[in-house]
Amino acid sequence: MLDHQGDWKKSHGCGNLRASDEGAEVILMGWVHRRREHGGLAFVDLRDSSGICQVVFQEAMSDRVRELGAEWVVALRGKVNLRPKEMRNADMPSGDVEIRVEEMRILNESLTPPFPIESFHQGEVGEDLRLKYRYLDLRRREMQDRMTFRHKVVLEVRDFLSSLGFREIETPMFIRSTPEGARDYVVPSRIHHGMFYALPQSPQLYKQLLMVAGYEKYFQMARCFRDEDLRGDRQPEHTQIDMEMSFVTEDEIFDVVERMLESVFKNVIGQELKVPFDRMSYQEVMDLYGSDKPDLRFGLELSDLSEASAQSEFKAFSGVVENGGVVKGLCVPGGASFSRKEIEELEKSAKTYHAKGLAWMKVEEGGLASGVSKFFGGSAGDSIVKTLGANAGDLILMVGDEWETAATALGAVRNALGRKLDLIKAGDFRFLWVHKFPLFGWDEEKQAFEAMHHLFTLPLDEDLEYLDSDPRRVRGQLYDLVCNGVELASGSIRIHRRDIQEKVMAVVGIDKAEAERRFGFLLGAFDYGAPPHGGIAPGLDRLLMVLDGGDSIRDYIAFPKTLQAKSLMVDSPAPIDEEQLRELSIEIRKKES
RNA sequence: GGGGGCGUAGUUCAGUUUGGUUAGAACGCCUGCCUGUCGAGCAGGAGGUCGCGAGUUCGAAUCUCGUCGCUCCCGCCA
Repeated sequence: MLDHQGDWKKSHGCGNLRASDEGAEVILMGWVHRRREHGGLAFVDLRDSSGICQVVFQEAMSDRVRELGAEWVVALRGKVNLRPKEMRNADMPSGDVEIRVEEMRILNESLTPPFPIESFHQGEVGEDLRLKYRYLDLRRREMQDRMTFRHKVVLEVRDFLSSLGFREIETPMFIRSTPEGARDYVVPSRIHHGMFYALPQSPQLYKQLLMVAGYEKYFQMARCFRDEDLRGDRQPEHTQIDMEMSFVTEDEIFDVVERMLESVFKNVIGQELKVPFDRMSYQEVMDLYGSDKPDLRFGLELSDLSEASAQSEFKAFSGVVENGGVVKGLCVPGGASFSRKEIEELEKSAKTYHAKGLAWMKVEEGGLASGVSKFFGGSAGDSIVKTLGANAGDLILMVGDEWETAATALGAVRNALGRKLDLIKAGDFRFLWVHKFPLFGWDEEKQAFEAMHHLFTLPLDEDLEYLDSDPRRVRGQLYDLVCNGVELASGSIRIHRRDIQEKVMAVVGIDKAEAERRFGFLLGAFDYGAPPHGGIAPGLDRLLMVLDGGDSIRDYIAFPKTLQAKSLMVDSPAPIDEEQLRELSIEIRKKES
C-alpha cells in the first residue's frame, strides 16, 4: 500500500547528516539503497542525491520494513541519534549518526532494477544496458559525481569568462548547410517546400559575425552537431566552450584559455596547474612524437634516421630516402628482452597506420643484433645508436616511408609502448599547445587543396607570400590544445580582409561567384569594418573526460548515443508517420547498395 | 566503407580451443530464521530462446555461413 506524502517536507539530505545534528527531528525522503534485517531490528540505507545514511527500524515497525524492496521511494520521520562508538562507520560521511524512525510513508514502489545501483557490484555493467536504462545508470553515485563535476566546471568557466568581460550569447540551432567540413545534420522545412536547415557543426560563422557586430568578447556553451562516424571521444552532438575575441593575437587566446583552466583546476579540482603551457609547431610534434596530439606523460621520442639509413645496406630504407621519404626511429630502453611476439604486436600498431613494416634490432655489448641488424653494420649502425643514445639491452624500432606515414606509424608504436610499459601515470596532466599547422592539405582523391581547419583561417604573416606560389608551405595561425594525447581545443586567428580571403579561396578552387553564393552573407559583413579576430573552442565533454581520467565522453554526457548514433533509451532515430512525411513533401528512397 | 573484440540466468562471468547425459559460479531475486548490521549472517528455493536464423552432424553454447546489437581501431571527423 502506498502512502501520500501529505504535508511532510524533506528537511535534510541523507548524505549531509553529521554528529552535530544529534537530536534533530528530521524528515528524509529518498530511495531504499539496501536493507538489512535482524528479525525485529532492521536497517535501511536511505539514499538521495546528497548521499546515504543509515536508518533504524525498531521491532514495532518490522512488518512495514519487510514490504520495502530495493529502490522503493520512502519518506521517513525520525530523530538523529549518535551511534555508539563501536558502531560508527568511518567509510560513510554520515557514519557517525543514524536515524531512529518513528513514522514511514511509502511514496512509491520499484521493480527490481536490471542492474545494481550500488557502486561496489562485481565487474562493469554492460554499456548497452546502462544506456537503455540511463535513468537508473544516472542514479549511481559514480554518474551523479560526474554530472556534479560537469556542472561545477561549467559554472567555473562561465564565472571566469564573465569576469574577463565575455558575454554569453546564444546562436541559432537551425542554420544554413555548408558543404565544408563535416557532414551536416539536416532538418526539413515544412513551410519551404524542399528546403532544409542544418544543425550547426559549430557556431563558427555566427561568432565571427558577432565580432563584426562589435561584441569583442563572446562565449557560449555551444551544442555542436556532426553527422560523421563516432568514436569513444566523438558523439553526434557535443558541447564546446566556444569563444571568440576581437583585436587579439594567438598569445592572448592562449593566455585566456590557460587562465581559465588554471581556475578550473584550482576551484574545481583543488590543484595547482602550471601555466603557461609548452608550445610546439605541428612540424616539431610530428617529428618528435609522430602525432599532432601527443601524450607527453612519457618520453620515447622519435628521431630522424634517414641519413644513416640511406648509407645502410637495407634497400627498403635507402630506397625510401632516395624517393624523398624518411626513416624514423625510436629506442626502447631495456626492450631487447622483448619476444618476437611482442615485437609483432608493436608492428601491428605501425601497420594500422599504413606502415609497410616495423624494422627492429637489438643493442648488445658488442653491437647490433637480430632483426635487420645485418644491414646496419659499420658506420650506419654506429650512427643510429649514437643518434638514439641507445645502450646495450635496448631495442631499436624503425619505420621508413613518406614523412607523414613514417611519423604517424611510429607514433602509434610509441603510444602502444607507453601503455605496454606502463609509463603513463594517472593524475598527471601534460598540456601542450600545438600551432603553426599547415593551412592546406592535399586531397589525393579530388586532386585539390582543401582547408585543414576552415576557410577563414589567417595564414602566418611570414607565409603570406607563398599563397600563390607554394600553398603547401603556407602555415596558418591555427592551434590546438592537447592534453595527455587528447585534442581538447582547436582554434585560429581569422581572416578579416577580403583580399586575403579571396586568395585563400582561390587556392582551394572557390571562385568569386561560388564564394558569394556560399559565404556571401559573411563576406558581405566583412565589408563593413570587420575587426581582426580569432577564437578557440575547447570541447567540454573531452575536457571533463581528461580531467577526470575517464576514457569515454559518453560517461560525461547525461544522455549519450551509441557508436551507431542510436539512443537505446528512447530508441531513436525512428521512422516518422506518413502524414509527417507528406507535410514535408519528403519521400523515402530505397537505400542504394 | 574496412578490420578486430564481445554477445551464455536479472547482473558479472566460466564453459567454446578438442561437439557428447540434466549448461555452472558469484552477486541479485523469492521463502524461512535471526536485535547492531553497514558488500550482514544462516538454511532452503526459483530462475536459461547459450543474441537471432540457416547449415554440417547420430548429437551444436561449442564447428560453418548469414544476420543483429554493443564496443575498439582505420578511413571519415575539429
